[in-house]
Amino acid sequence: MIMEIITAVKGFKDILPGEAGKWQYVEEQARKIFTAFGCLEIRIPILEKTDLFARGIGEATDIVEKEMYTFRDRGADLITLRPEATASIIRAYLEHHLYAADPVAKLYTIGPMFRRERPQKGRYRQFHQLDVEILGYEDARIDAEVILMLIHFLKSVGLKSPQLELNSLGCPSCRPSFRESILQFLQGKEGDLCEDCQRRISTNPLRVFDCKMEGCKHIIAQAPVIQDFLCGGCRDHFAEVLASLAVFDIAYTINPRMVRGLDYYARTTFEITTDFLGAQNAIVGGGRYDGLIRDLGGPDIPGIGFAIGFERLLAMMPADQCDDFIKPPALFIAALGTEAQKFAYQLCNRFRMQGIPTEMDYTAKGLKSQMKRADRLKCRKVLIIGDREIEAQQADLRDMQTGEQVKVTLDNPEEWKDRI
RNA sequence: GUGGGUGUAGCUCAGUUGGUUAGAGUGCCGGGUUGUGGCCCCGGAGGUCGAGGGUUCAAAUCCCUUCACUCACCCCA
Repeated sequence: MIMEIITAVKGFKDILPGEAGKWQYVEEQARKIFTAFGCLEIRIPILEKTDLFARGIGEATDIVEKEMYTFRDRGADLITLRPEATASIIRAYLEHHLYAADPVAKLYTIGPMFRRERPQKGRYRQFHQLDVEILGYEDARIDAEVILMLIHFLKSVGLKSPQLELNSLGCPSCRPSFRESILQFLQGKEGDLCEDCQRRISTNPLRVFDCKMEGCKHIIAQAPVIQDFLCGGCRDHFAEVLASLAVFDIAYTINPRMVRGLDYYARTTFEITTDFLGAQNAIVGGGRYDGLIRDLGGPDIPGIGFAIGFERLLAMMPADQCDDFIKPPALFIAALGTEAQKFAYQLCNRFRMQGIPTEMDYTAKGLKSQMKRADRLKCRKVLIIGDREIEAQQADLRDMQTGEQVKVTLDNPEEWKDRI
């Protein structure tokens, strides 16, 4: 009987050793930079109660409506594989009363998210995000600071020209009047809108701005823009964000038609896109969510954050940034014969315990094939031991780049281990 | 959820109007070098041609069904 190999679930990808080094590099870079900006790591569960996302992200969003992995936990609560990190971070912040000791919390997390969409380039059902959330500051300088950190990070991993788009979505005191005027504007034009947008009029009219259908884009081009409806507070706030960005010469374009797919955003929102990546061109999305913590049952504390699409970021990193993440072993021990193998086995593991990455071959093959393996592993040096060498307590240490060989003593490896 | 494209060796791909034993490059194993990698030369292993059905004397090739992958719509990071 032929056994069929079990494959991974659709949209779920393996990160193979060849690419894992790249992941580690980007993660390290992120930790370094986020830490310098005062962020602390938080690790949160992958499963949450479904209500958290329904309340946090918004019932009418696509994510909640049709993309979540939701199931019943053995007949108990409805639980969901997290589709994003913000709601979970705020849940943890509230659950552990982090705001009691200090309302300000600057947090980051790195991990997998899950959305059941049709996979394509730059879009997987399990994907990873680098997520930063700054809670407790309303100051517009924080908005700019977050963006500064983000762009600094993106450039540090080799991203050539991140394009920053900005908008302000207003707040609960000014958005209703904007919403009203949009509804008025769309009145009578329903017939010219696509099916989805007709539905959006009743669910979330702002999302019509996001539509990519030519007909809808044409109509929306003449629609009123949020900027004209911002209240004094929001207008000042946005102006100060721009002024603070100017301090660091951060280039941006204001996109008054940019709205976001999650309901909780207010005031500053931003997106970073690139044209390298096909249709899925957004690598970062973020913004301010001043009402969210309260909506989730907490005190009225403001917040701002962003999420970077890890896979998309990696896909855009220049090739020369992606090489050489695999560190080859420093030493290969080629051992011929029983005695030499015995000796090699000991020495190999002794070196490893001293932190020297060392490899050997256990199949008793000829020297030629062991050399070949050493070469394939890209080892810098090879120690060649046979019965002759055991007898003489001296072996050849070969430099694989220059081909030079020197005699080293076997009874005292400490003498030459620094030369590996 | 809706469209398009592609499935042949581990990988990248050829394969003519249907025709005999399905190929190349690369990788892997071995040899040329009795104990020295890379370059070169020689040899070897490796394929139910995605799966199922149909047409035919004959199917990788034509038809149908199905599955997988992929790109795009949509949505978003």
